Amino acid sequence: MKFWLMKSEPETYSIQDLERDKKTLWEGVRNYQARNFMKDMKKGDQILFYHSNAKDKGVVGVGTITEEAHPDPFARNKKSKYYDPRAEENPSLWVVVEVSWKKTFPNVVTLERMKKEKKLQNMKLVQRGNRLSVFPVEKDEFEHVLSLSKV
DNA sequence: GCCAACGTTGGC
DNA sequence: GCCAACGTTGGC
Repeated sequence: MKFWLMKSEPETYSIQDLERDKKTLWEGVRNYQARNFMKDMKKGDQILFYHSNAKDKGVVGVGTITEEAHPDPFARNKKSKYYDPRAEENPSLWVVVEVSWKKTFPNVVTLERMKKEKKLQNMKLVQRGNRLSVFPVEKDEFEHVLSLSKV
């Protein structure tokens, strides 16, 4: 089992939305590096759900991968803002995974807090200027964030 | 709202 | 294939 972090702006789609929906297709990723990570995801992998561009930015809960990568239908929908004409020829140019809700933390594990944690210094998240919306985290980093959510 | 970081695009 | 211009992300 692998561990990942996925970012979402809460105004677009929040952990509360996921808790209500129970599962969602993670569409609209248009960055090759993030896409490649999504293609590596397997059923049962765990994700840290991160709220970016928010007042309380940080990890807000946990999700589980319940469907592996398949073509992003929005990439071939001309009316979608995620439309990409290149996907007509190459449907798996952009992909989605299905993420199911597992847990919403009672308290946000804030970015500020994580930056102070020695154990998280190698995490991509705390590195300056990281704009990647999907990336792997180590098992011990994942577990450390979980432990921070309990205090 | 600003702006640094950085990925992408397109002219050459 | 280089690189300047541009657009987007996301912290502050």
